[in-house]
Amino acid sequence: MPLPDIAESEWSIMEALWESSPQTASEVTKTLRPTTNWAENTVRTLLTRLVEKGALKTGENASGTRTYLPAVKREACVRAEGESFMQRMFGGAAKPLLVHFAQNSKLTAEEVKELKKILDQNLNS
Amino acid sequence: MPLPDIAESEWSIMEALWESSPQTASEVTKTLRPTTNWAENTVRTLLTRLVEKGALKTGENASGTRTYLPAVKREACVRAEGESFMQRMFGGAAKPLLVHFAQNSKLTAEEVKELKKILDQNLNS
DNA sequence: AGCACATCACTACAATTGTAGTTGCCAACT
DNA sequence: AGTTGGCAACTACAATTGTAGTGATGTGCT
Repeated sequence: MPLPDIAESEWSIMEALWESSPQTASEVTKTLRPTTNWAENTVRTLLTRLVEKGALKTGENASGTRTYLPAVKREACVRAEGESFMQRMFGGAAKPLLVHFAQNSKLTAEEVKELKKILDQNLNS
Repeated sequence: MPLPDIAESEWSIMEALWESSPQTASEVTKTLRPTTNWAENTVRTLLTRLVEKGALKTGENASGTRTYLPAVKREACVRAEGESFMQRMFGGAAKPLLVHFAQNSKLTAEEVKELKKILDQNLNS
């Protein structure tokens, strides 16, 4: 089963649930309210679609209200999206992608140090 | 005028024209045929939409047939898409993005060396 | 003159996405 | 018992995307 295809606003929902789950629909709504200001029905629609897509599962809490929780791992989704992005923008090659972001971002000396270490680890693996 | 929003299949068209322009609709179709196998009308639709979006401009060739050429720079589009991707997947932070791709890609020693150099340049700028 | 072909402009149409509204049901409060 | 409020199910609806088809027009070839 290939990973479900998660649209942009659906990502906000997933992030909320990867961050903390299970949550009921109204909990998710409250969690996202500050950033998105979505109506509760909007959140419910997105939750339902994500369940249909197989990205979320449902359960019940103590009071019998339905809860939602991730059915796929965040890291796997990030990898898949990353692959597809790299494909579209850089023909699938990692180096030009890394060059692009290395050049277009401001990084602290500390971060640069860490990244270099990770690049080295990449080699010995 | 913010950069036009270029959909996935539209990217194929743009790539063809960034690669070589101007081209007529049928030239673009032939250019992409091997990879996409799109009907000429499909290509024409995409070309028209991209012109409406302001991503392409039109001209004429010697025989009076319409030609298409980019109205926006590839690098600018890549930057914009990259920004938005980084936002969605990594909350807008460059380091975790770089970590992710540094860890999930196979790189040659040579590439790692180049990347480290670029990271250093990033700092002195 | 008539036909074949390329080009263009329009139209088509289902799936996905963003963003809700409406209705029905059940349980608790007054 | 009637009303209020949460939850769930279903419906809505325009914009965007993917993928063409149809019809009109011009232009050269026979």
